Amino acid sequence: MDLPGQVNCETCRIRSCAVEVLDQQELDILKTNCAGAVYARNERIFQQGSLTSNIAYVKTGLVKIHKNGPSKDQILKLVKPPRFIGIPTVLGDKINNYSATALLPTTVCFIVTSTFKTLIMRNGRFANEVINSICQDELTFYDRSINQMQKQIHGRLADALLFLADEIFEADSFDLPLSQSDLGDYIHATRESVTRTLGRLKADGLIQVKGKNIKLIEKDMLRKISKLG
Amino acid sequence: MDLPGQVNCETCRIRSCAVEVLDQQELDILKTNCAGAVYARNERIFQQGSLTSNIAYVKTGLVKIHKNGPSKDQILKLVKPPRFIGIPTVLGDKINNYSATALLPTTVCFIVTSTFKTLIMRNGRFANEVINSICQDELTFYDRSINQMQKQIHGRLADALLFLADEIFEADSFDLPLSQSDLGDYIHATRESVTRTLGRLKADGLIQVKGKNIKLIEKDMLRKISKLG
DNA sequence: ACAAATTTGTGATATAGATCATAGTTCTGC
DNA sequence: GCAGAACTATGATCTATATCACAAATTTGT
Repeated sequence: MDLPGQVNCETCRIRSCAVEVLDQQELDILKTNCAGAVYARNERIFQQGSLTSNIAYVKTGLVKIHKNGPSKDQILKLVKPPRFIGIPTVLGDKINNYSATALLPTTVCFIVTSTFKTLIMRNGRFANEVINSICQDELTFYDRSINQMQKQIHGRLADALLFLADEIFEADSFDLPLSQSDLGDYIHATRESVTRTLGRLKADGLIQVKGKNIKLIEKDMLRKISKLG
Repeated sequence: MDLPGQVNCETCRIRSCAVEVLDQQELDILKTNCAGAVYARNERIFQQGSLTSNIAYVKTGLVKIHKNGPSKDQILKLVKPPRFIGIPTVLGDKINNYSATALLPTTVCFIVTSTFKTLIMRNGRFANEVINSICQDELTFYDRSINQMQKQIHGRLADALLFLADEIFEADSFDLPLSQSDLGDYIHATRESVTRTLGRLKADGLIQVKGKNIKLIEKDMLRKISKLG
């Protein structure tokens, strides 16, 4: 973890919708209670179970949110910047309920929780934007959750590939930022099943695989697979 | 749906933490933009896909939140009052993303969305309480989601029974408020598997079943099953 | 540049739980 | 109080995907 340390929220070009509505005085409060950090691929940003007094704002890169389950670690979601993560720690206990790990080189700003709370209390529009953002996450997670439960592995993998292409990379060809084992934790499948299913999609000509690089060839067909489960 | 209509938030004895922090003027705003309703068992409170301009506050009873998936309806969560439901509709589209149905006779207050937003904007403590509540839900749902994915059916059913006993009814003997088919939608299993698994728990003497009534006999054993999946 | 570690590929086998089929039971409205 | 609907019970079979076991390929540290 590299520390650029002091940041300037006034001139920051990757500000969240929420921060956009702050006034000069509030920006000053934020600026003096905010520190930047840079993470390399596979570096842990925060760890489930550890104490924290910060909320993280992912500015660039890609982050996985993951959590220990009864039998293994599971990737709850992939977070594309810009996005706050760890807001639930505004709650009483201040213990991280899940872990966050960089999947690509990632820049993060940490905001002191009490400052975040102060801004919510002071500025209703800020609070409103924060609520919107959390609610958006909630709905997305409900959808993902139902898809994970009801689709079988082909559909889940197609979902993941389409998500990476459309939402994360905005390109039909990209380098997989996760190992196949991670991908398994994300779509709830074993590593072997991921390998096999990827192989199947490749054999059927729906995707091209060259090392880490994946190219979606037949997106319509992938969408159909995603729909039918 | 029966309509007691006009309610009085000032004297309401089932107020949320959030409403507790409102001042007199704000309570007046709330009161004039709030209507009560009573629902019978299995009555729909709101329907996925329908337009809405209200947020619901469940005062008494029990509610299931459910949503259409690719292959079937799924119960996302059971909501024990007092609790807001449908806050995500504060977002732009104003279309319900999921359905809510009463499982027991249930009383609900509807708050006009714009009023809710006004209160968030005006009163930082209100906003803060709302955020706390949403975050709490989020964390609970993450846990449930991981448990659903990683445990097998005995563990999931044990979870559900312990949840009903400990969280909902606060008693080891209770009448199941869901059919076995619903219970299947809740723990992601078929109705047949629920029947069989309940039968197994009964045969093993961990629970007693008399019609709709369930009595947990060996809670420690159930907890062990829940843990081991 | 090389050894060690991690990641990927693939077959053989096992299994939890779905699906299908058929009945018995308990509600519910008229 | 009866008929039709909804719910519960249980057996037989099927299947998607996990597990296990190994091998090959790729990445990483020194």
